[in-house]
Amino acid sequence: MTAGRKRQGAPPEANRRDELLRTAARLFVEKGFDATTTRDIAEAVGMRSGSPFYHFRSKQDLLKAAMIEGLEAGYRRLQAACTGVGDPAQRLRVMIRTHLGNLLESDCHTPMLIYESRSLDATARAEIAAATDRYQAVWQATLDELATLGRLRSSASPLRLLLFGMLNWGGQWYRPDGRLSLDEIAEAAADLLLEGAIARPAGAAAPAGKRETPP
Amino acid sequence: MTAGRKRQGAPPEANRRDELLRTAARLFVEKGFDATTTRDIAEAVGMRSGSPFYHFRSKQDLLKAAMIEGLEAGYRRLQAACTGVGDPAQRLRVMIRTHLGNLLESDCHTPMLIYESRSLDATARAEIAAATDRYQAVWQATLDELATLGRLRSSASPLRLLLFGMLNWGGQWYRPDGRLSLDEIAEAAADLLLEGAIARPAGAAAPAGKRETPP
DNA sequence: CCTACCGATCGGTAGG
DNA sequence: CCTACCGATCGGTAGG
Repeated sequence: MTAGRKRQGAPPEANRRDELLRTAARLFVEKGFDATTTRDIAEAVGMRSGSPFYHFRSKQDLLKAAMIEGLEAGYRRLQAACTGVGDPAQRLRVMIRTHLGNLLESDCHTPMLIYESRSLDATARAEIAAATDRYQAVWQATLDELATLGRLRSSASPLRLLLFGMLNWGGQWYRPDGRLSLDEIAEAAADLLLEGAIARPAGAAAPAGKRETPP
Repeated sequence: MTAGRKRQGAPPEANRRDELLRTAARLFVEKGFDATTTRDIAEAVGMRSGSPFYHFRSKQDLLKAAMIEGLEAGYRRLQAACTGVGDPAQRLRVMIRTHLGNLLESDCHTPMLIYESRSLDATARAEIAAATDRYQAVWQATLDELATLGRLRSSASPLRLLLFGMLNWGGQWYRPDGRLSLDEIAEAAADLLLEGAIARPAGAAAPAGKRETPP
């Protein structure tokens, strides 16, 4: 080798492939899978219209790869953020903030792509489902831990699904230049789960019973 | 008139137009706007491929009309359900259940269509935004009322957005034949908001402080 | 990774 | 609302 510009073991095409993947993910999120043409993707990375098919067999294949690699990157970030956080409540807060980062901060916003799964065939959809199940399992474990410690009313799946709803819906309204920061959203969501949305001023009784008539 | 089959004031084409609208909404939700062809819609109502354009100027126009009429129907259902429910907490419960109905029970699942707004031009998007704002205002009013009565920690917009997230995400996972009924989901979401997700067994202190080290 | 290209499909229209 | 049709675009491929 004369000018040692490529590291050993890094195939020369890996960079372009990664670039395609990241660009495709971004465009799929922005415009949707069907509204994004393979020509859009090629142009965005400076290729000709036929060239993406040198790296990927089909447009569906591009979507599948983008989703899987994005989900795995998010999974690694989640694991890394959890490491060493012993208190499950504090860990849940960290996980919520990390998930919002995966959703809204990373350059490809992978969790928002899950919506496009319907464009894939059953086989590919099953692979996606396996990757998201692994991601969900980390959450369920921490929720279970909190429930065991008596710090959650229940760890049944409705709670986890409602939590993911709260967070993922952010993709519909969050703007980086908006009023709320990701830290603030994360705090609001964690507070809602861990402390409840009610103010319990001093020594209030159960808030359930209906009053006869308000004064 | 020999057989008085059409009521006065109901244009003969209204039924077909409505059928197109409902069918289009259903297909748009199922497959997405871009993946649904105008031929799909025509075939589903037993028309030829060019005929939908007799009722609607363009495919976008069909989407816009489906969204607006669906949102207004949902708005009417919401108002009707609220009427006469004086206690704001009970009213919120009713609203949550009604919204889940709009989302998952009605035959066109309009709230899920909002996701397809990006396929519309700016003018149409503004009309949709106006309709959803009206829908949201009803919620904000009840949340404000609860906050004023000291039964919510805050009625700031994060709470409303988190609430809609919880509910709307149901479109991603709810199945009519699944384990959870809409009543159960509605109850879980309302409990989370109105009572919090934490069990506060007897006289527990603030759950915030971090323990030194767990035993 | 490019050039050149194909078959299929799609939104939409004219004219009745 | 149908028939017949058009122009444009799109995913994908052959061959280098």
